[in-house]
Amino acid sequence: MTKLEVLPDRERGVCCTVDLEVPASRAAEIAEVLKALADPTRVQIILCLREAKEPVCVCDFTATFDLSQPTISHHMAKLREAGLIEATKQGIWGYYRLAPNLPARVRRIVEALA
Amino acid sequence: MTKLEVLPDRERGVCCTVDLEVPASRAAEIAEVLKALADPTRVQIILCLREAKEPVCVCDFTATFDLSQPTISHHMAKLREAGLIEATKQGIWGYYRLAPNLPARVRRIVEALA
DNA sequence: ATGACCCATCGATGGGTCTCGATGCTTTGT
DNA sequence: ACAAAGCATCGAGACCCATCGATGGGTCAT
Repeated sequence: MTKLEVLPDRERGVCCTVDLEVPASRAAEIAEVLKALADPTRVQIILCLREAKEPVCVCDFTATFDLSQPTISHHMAKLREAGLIEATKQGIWGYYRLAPNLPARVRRIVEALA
Repeated sequence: MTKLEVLPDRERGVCCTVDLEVPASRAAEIAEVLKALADPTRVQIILCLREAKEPVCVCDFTATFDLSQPTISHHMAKLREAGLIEATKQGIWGYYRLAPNLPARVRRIVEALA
């Protein structure tokens, strides 16, 4: 006896109708943003930049968190590579600000954290 | 010459005033939720459950995604341990739904993904 | 030019994550 | 009682991540 003959209503995938709300490609994009944000230090950084009216110097983050300078630089790079923040340089200082033209979907995620 | 005498305005942490918007403990909580969501498959699952009016059977997710049954179970456990979804059993089937009483902050994050 | 500072990058390390096959438990129908 | 189905858990393998010390490039004051 095959499975279908004996248990027609117990075959895999017929319990409910699963409607995927977003295609896999977009889900991957969303997941990339979430991965960039899924760290306690980066959450604090992004929320700080969200409130800041002026770009914030990296040295202040290095002084604020109990982490080494390379680690802070690593977190900044993660957020930068995800397109969430932008860097500028003035003399020896590096400044970061929230990316001004974030896609609406990404901005909604950032706003939801506050 | 000490650093302060020569370069009073270049000491670490005096470029800007960094105001941390959330304490470390809350940032860690937010990061935990984001980690649970920071996977393409789990993004699709959570958005599917967000739209579903009825709990969705695990077997349908197993049939929908190109992943093994243990992997789907692993993703469900991740979302469950983060408090994002709840499980019920009816006979041999397992059903999941979005947790009904999500904290407002967590719910805002989920809504922001759609 | 030299020294001091800021910051990014590199290399290494310990811990976490995704995925799978194998296994075991529970429930159901015979 | 037995076989089959759904699902969780376990163990393993490959991969990714957070963190650090060390290093190097760039900028400024002397």
